[in-house]
Amino acid sequence: MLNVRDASIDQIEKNQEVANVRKILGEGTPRYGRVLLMCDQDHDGSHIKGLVLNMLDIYFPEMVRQNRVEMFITPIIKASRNKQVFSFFTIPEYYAWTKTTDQTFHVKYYKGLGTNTASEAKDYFTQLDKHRIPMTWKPTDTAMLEMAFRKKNADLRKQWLSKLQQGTYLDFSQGSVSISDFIDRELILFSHHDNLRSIPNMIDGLKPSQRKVLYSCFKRKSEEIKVAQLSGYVGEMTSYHHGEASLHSTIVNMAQDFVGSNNIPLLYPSGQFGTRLQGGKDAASARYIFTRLNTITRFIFPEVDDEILEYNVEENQQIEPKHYVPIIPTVLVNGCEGMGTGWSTLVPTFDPLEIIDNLLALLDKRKLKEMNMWVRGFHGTIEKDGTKFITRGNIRQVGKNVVIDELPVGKWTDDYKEYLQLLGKKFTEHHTDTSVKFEIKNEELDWKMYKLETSISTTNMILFHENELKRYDSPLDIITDFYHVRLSFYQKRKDHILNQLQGEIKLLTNKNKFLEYMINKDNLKEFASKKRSELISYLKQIGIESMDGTDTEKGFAYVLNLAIWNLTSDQMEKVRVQWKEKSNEYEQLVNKQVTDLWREDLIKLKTHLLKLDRAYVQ
DNA sequence: CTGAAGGCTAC
DNA sequence: TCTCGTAGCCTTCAG
Repeated sequence: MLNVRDASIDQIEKNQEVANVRKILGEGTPRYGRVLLMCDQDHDGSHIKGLVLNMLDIYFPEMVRQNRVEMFITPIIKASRNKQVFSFFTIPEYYAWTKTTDQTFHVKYYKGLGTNTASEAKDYFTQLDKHRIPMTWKPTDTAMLEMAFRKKNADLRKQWLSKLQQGTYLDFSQGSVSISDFIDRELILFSHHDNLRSIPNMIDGLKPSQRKVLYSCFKRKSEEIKVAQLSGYVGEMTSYHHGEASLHSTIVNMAQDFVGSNNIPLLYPSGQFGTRLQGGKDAASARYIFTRLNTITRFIFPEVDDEILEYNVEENQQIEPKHYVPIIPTVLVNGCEGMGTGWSTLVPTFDPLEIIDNLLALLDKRKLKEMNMWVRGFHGTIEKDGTKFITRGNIRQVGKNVVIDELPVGKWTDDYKEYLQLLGKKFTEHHTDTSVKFEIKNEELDWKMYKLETSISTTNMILFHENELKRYDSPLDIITDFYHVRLSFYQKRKDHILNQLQGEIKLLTNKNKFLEYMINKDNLKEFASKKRSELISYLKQIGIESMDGTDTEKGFAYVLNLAIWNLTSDQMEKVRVQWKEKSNEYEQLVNKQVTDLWREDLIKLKTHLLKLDRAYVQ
């Protein structure tokens, strides 16, 4: 649905959807008493509802003002048990209800209108009053609609969103809702969600859909997989509720490696993932192309950290983490772009080696070095100019001709060719899918005319940090915020591993104690004379500890389940060796600074990066 | 000064 | 199956 509030007359006239609705309702004197808006009962549905309301407010204001626009609500959840069915129109109401019953129900989510069967739909229409919610108008609502839908009001929308309270939802129980409540309690949830999905987290630089893809790839490990298949897997593993096509392009985007896309693609592009000829729009369909994790990805997102991340839960299933904690701020490596509501974001790309050096500087308490924008494989120049980076292509005179063999960052070969044709130039082309070369015949070098400059502003670097949107003025501010989070996460990792080692050492100590005790002929005889029911107190008596602190067989299983062949000298030696190894490991780690743990990871990553060819060769 | 376009996850 | 329309924000650039 077009937002008609600020759209050009031309765009409105061309828009078939608006044209049809206006025609159906009958311009001037509407020929229907009411308009009912029946949308999917989800955030995107609320957005569409808002856009239609917005259009009615412009073209049929009397319908809006006479409260003749209504919502047709449908259940979002049905809980059933035998013949009993409870329908819920909002999720909070469903949760409240679950607390009032201890019986188990079969629960079904109605993700779109299409989930409803024909007979369910008929049922809604035969009980219209249960599903009709008139939207009531008052004079101040005009300002609300303008706040929500006028292009120039992004700053008002920022303020509006900042006041969103947790747990907000639109209550239908009064039988009608005011337009202002619709905006403040329903549309706002879409807008908030729009930001959540469009603007990345500062720590891992990922949007939720990208994080779901990465999580699924970590989970799968192994071989290449068809992109279309991977997206099915992502849907299953992370309960991704949106369209497949959207997820396909997210995956393709994460694997693209042409100049001006990712500096470090997290996924490997096997097949045609798009080129700089068309800025990636030339990617093949998801069913023809394959991908897998790139080797470098686990250097940046170490597997040992997986266990200590905080994970999201949906429908009782553990899904992807709230955010990853990579060892470098990946948002600076690959940059990001996104548009939400009230907010958008743009972070340029930087050199991972410079990022690593700056993190090492922080670890050594040295001063940070300013970072220039950096694009892997780019042959032009990049220069900082106040709050922006200027990127320039390459142009030079060769005899009577002008040769262009690099375009500025973000300009694509095919587009530039069109521009040269528009100028009426005679030229020959010598590109590959990774390099650019135009040769313009009988020309004088004219820098301005060839438009080989783009500028990338750094005034809109917005990222989520600790559940709030935050504006960053410099990549160094991002590095600094990141540093504190990652440092305390190394402490968390250290504590976690020490804790695990302690458990393993305790187990080996007790195993060893038990074996040494049993190797004595009399002790073994005494043990064999016991009844099963006496074993646990006997074990405690000879100083063997329970592993889970309880006096159950489970707590002592680690000795009770020892097979007889463990009572041999070589097996006992094995336990001693293991104990020694684990104890050494513990000693080493306990004496290590967390800063050194981080340094080691950074050096490993740096070594791996230096092994790769930096000048764009696959 | 205004309007259009590009980028990206969603419909 | 593929193409094309829409939102949303910010910046740049053309007219």
